[in-house]
Amino acid sequence: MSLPLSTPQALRLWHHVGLAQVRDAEPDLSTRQMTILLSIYLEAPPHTVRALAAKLAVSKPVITRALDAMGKLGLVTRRRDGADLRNVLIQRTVQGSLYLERLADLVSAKSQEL
Amino acid sequence: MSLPLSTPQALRLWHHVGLAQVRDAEPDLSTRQMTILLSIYLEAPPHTVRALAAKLAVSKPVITRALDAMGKLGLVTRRRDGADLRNVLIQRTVQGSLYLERLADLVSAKSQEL
DNA sequence: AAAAAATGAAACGGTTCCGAAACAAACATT
DNA sequence: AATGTTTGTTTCGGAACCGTTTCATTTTTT
Repeated sequence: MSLPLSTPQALRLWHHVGLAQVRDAEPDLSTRQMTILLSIYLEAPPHTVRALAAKLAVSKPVITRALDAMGKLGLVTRRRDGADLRNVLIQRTVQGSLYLERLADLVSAKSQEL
Repeated sequence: MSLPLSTPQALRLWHHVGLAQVRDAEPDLSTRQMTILLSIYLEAPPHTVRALAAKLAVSKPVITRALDAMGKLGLVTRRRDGADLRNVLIQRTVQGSLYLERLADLVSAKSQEL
């Protein structure tokens, strides 16, 4: 993808994807939750609460609660770190991969229609 | 924009934009609110509550409350329709235009870095 | 071994959002 | 004019989220 998107193209892309998400009534993740989920899936492990909080510039409880919510949806899992029992390692799930893959397909498809 | 985005490219784009939004601690619009805002700015007027509710496949109160919230932020305005006083016409504002322009710039900029 | 620091989670109060139902006002129909 | 429809808003109880503070556990430091 070498070409930059024009202003109306970028907005139209956002609009199309948003429309699809709203209409499908999926488990609508907040911007924060979605960003956390993407961090977990796009960047190399290990992922800890503290590191995520620092990267997003939010408090730790924000991460904890987002993980609670997404864990309930099966999008992530938590496991204690054997090396340092204070740490919690956040792990990916099959369901989470599928969720993001569907999002990516949506973006890809709509980007071609512009 | 002729090239389609690959799956990881699409996700990285979403991630970058989400990160910027979360970190800037802007008035964080929900997916619904953002989609409504984009509908108002991208499609031809007039915009009514009923039409927006139908387009997004949500109930009318959802639209009303989103307009309340975004009106408080100065992103949209409401005016009664002179021809049919039952209707409420949703109108754009300078502030709303600037808000979306900034979003579009964000998307455009990040799309070039991929 | 004792004190300090770090990590993640829980508690608390306040705000916002939701879906469904009830509502007021304006128009249409008869 | 009276009834029924349409439009947008408000209300209600319940759920989710937020920021801050406090807590329990584990590790590090002294």
